[in-house]
Amino acid sequence: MAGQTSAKTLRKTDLIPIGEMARRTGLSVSAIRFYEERGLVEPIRTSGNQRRFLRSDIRRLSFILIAQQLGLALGEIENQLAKLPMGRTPNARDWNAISKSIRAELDAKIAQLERTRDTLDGCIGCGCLSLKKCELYNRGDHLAAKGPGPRQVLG
Amino acid sequence: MAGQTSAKTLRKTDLIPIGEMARRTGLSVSAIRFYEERGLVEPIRTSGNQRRFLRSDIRRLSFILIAQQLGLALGEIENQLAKLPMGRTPNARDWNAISKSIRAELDAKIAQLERTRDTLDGCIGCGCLSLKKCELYNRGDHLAAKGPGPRQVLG
DNA sequence: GCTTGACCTCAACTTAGCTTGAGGTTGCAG
DNA sequence: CTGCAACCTCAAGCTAAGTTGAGGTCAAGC
Repeated sequence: MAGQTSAKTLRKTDLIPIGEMARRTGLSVSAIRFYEERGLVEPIRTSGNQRRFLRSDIRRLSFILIAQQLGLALGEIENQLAKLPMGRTPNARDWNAISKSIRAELDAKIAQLERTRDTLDGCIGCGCLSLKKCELYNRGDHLAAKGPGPRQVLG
Repeated sequence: MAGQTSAKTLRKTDLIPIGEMARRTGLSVSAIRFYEERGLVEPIRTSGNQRRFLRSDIRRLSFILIAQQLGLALGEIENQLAKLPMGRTPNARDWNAISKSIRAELDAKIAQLERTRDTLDGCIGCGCLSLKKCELYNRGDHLAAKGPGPRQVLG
């Protein structure tokens, strides 16, 4: 059992330096270091203090990139990744759960933008171009009595 | 003609100090000063160097607030406002033109999010949960040959 | 004519998400 | 065993969109 090339043994090709990680994920080296600082990955170190990443970290980092493209903030991504085990390639169940939660956020953002667009449309189309009754446009005047409450103009 | 209270004469009630502007627009005093720095409004000054805004500036500032709620960056708003004359209340034609351009930006953002959502849906629903062929998820590996080009994972 | 709240400037700080640079070390190929 | 690309840390800088604070001035009511 000891010293055998078991499934768990680390081979040298499984320890990936940061430059190769950058190439394989499309992230910059500095971004990867930054993510480590944020606790999103935890590479091991060589005796000379250089980072070595596991193959599963490619997935973690790719996930970060994808989730950002999906519009999630790093903080949210941090929460999602917290559900995944370090050093293990996340499985279908993990991904499925996360996807659902991302999908919900996307839906919410789309709905918000659509509401906004409808408000704008109402304003353009409703005759308010007189600039006398346009809700959107005249809100400033109506605010006069309400004190300086910050930004709750729309929705 | 001289000294008469003509339509162009400034009355004292037409010169609004910054605090009242804040109250009437819902912006903070510091934000209004900041917008002046950015060139979005150009208040006149009293002999004692205090700002005095014109009534038309209420519209300009309200517009900023609204456009931000609509998701425009200050830079974009700056561009829109550059089309409006300083010191004149923007008219229906102005507003109409700007609204259309905002509407287009909203549409684009919504479309982008919808594309993103569809990609995600495709990924969840298409059997890619095997994690072997999921385009979204495995992109990192495929990137291996392409050099460290920054963030163009999704569309 | 004084008090006091509103106003002024300027500099520094904030959050997010990194990048850039200086100055120094590692590790692998030849 | 040497050369040099790739790596390291730490500090500072960047953009956006302001906020906060210090220290000082203005203006309007009593």
